[in-house]
Amino acid sequence: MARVRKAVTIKDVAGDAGVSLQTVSRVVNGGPNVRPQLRDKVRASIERLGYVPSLAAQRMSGSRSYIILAINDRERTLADWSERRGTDWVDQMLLGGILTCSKHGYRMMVELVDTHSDHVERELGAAISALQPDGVILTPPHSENRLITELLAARAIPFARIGSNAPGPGIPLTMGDEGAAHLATSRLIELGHRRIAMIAGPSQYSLSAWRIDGWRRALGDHGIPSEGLLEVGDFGYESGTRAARALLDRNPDLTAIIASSDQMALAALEVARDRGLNVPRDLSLISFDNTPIVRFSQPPLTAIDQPIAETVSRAVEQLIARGEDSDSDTVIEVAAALVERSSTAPAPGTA
Amino acid sequence: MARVRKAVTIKDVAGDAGVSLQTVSRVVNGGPNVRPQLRDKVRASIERLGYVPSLAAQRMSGSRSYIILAINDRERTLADWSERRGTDWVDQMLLGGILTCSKHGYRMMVELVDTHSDHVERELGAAISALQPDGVILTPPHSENRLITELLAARAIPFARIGSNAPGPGIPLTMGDEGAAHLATSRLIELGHRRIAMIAGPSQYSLSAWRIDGWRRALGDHGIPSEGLLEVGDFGYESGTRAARALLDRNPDLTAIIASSDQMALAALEVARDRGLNVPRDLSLISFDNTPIVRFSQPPLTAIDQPIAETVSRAVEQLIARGEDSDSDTVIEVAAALVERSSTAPAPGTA
DNA sequence: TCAAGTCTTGAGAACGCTCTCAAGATGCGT
DNA sequence: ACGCATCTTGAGAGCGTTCTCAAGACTTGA
Repeated sequence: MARVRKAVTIKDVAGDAGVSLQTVSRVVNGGPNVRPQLRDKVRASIERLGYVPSLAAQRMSGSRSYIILAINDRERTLADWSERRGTDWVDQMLLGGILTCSKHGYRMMVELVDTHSDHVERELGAAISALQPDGVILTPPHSENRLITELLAARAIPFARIGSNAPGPGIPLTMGDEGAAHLATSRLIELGHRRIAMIAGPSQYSLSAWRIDGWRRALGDHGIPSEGLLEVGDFGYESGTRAARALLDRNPDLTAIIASSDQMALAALEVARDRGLNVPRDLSLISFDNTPIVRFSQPPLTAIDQPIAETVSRAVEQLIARGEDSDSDTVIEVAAALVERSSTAPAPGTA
Repeated sequence: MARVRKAVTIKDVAGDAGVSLQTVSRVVNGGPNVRPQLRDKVRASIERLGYVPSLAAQRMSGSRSYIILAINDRERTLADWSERRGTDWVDQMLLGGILTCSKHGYRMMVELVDTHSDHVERELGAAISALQPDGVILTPPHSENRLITELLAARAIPFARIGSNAPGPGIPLTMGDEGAAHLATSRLIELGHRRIAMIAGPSQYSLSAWRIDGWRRALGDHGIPSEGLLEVGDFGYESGTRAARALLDRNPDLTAIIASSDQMALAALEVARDRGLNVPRDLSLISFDNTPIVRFSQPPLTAIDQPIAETVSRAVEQLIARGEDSDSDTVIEVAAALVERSSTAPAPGTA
């Protein structure tokens, strides 16, 4: 049995290049004061030996851990997952994060944490103690969880709050929910719709309110009333079914619905089908999220594309660039886009 | 500005409990020789101070890093992702892995690596050097990549090969592809189908061959020929379109198709629709993967559920349990299940 | 009761790296 | 040429753990 090849350490490189550890370290970290000639020599040794610094050792001695921790809601993630509803949010987050992290020599880890458990502090605290990440990315609904933000602030760990524009510690980022809802609503108005309902998300998500705001503002722009056109769901399919039914029952003249999640939109599609309503001829539908499932429904859904990956990527960059003093008051906003497919059409009776 | 709270270390606990570092370490790691009385005292201190060992320090001194690294194909993942096709595989893997890892005090990290780049060794080698994971999980098509398995073996890092039953180093796990294909085909035969086509995956994936084997075996069981009923795709939508067209052109009497991916099945569904074929009345369809998209197509697709999360979970457990000598010849097989939805029906003309 | 274990505990080194600080080399102004 | 500042290099400590090994306490058997 071949002897286990020991890992190459900075010492090996130093020996090979005939310099001290410190010099190698400087070269690796792009330190300023090294003669070009020596630098090249060390680089050659690094290359030849295939040396890569140990993350653990770097963390031990240096101040950085090169780890960014992304926090997701455990309950929702696991529910989505075990019911095979898809966990697009995790995907987008992970991939957007991984790519940007690796661009800067960092790594991303994902942690699932319960929001409304009193174990928040325990779970998150443990993860932080174990990993000592250089930054943490909070996603809704954790982004505005007081317990969490205070814990992070107390430990002086830079963090980003995605989907939060509230003042407070951390870097706030949003995905333009108000603007996106306004955009979607405006587009429907442009298509001649006047009775446009909204199936909103649960109120513990700030973005739910923002979307309602955007929808109301667009209606207001054209002097269209919004009374009786709002229902609240929980992002899930069943809640979408209930909401769509209530909306349709209450408003026989409804010609368009904007749903705050793909699941709820697909539920509305099903409800419409049950009632003999053709989408988009009789009823137009726009959903939020633009996860893969809406591309293959019949018809494919027009959707607001939530730029999750892009937003996480921005968050990672901010975290890495700012380091220490990462608090910010200016909200970073990554704009969402409207992807038009076949669930939207001119309002019935329109030219 | 509040002074930064320094992290709690083993030293703090030792001081608090009035014992040596070593004793705390023993308690933390469940070491055997500690008086119950002392153990409880130390535990109380740990609890009170909220001590959690630093992963980095543990890695530094101990032999374990408590990190499991999961490798995915970068090219395919990024393509799926940027085109918003969904990256269900990553999801399943990540979540299945995270859950099982955390159950054992481990952490999972995901790394994207190109298969057919000559940089494989460089990329993977760098990740391994930096992270020094206790185990690596390989997914198709990396599972049988010689360069990778040899690299891992040379560095004496335990690894699992998902979707590989070939002999060699590492722990082989499969998801019962042969059996699943056999199951799906048998079910169609049971429904009266006799002309059952297969759209297979690309040949560099072993599972493609296994699925073909299962399909052939089921047909053989009933003396049904398979000539002209096989097409090869690349798992993508377009290739599914091409394959379905070719199959239908060549076999006007075709009544069922098994596709090796959801995307290809949805493409076949579209082709059928174009040709005025009703699914499932005129044509039955079964897909592999069972990602969320097939639940919302019209009709929802009957699909083979690939137990990715479960398989990764098993892999993690094996890796953790076996540690050092992780090579194995017995293939671990996690069975796939057939989820019947509405794309399958008795063959036309059947009672 | 004593020798020979076995248990329990702790001291000190080691892991691979970066930090701080000091020493030597080099450059500049006069 | 000389003194001083700056650039370049290296030595040594320290990060938080676990490992090895030795010492003391406690059992056990004859």
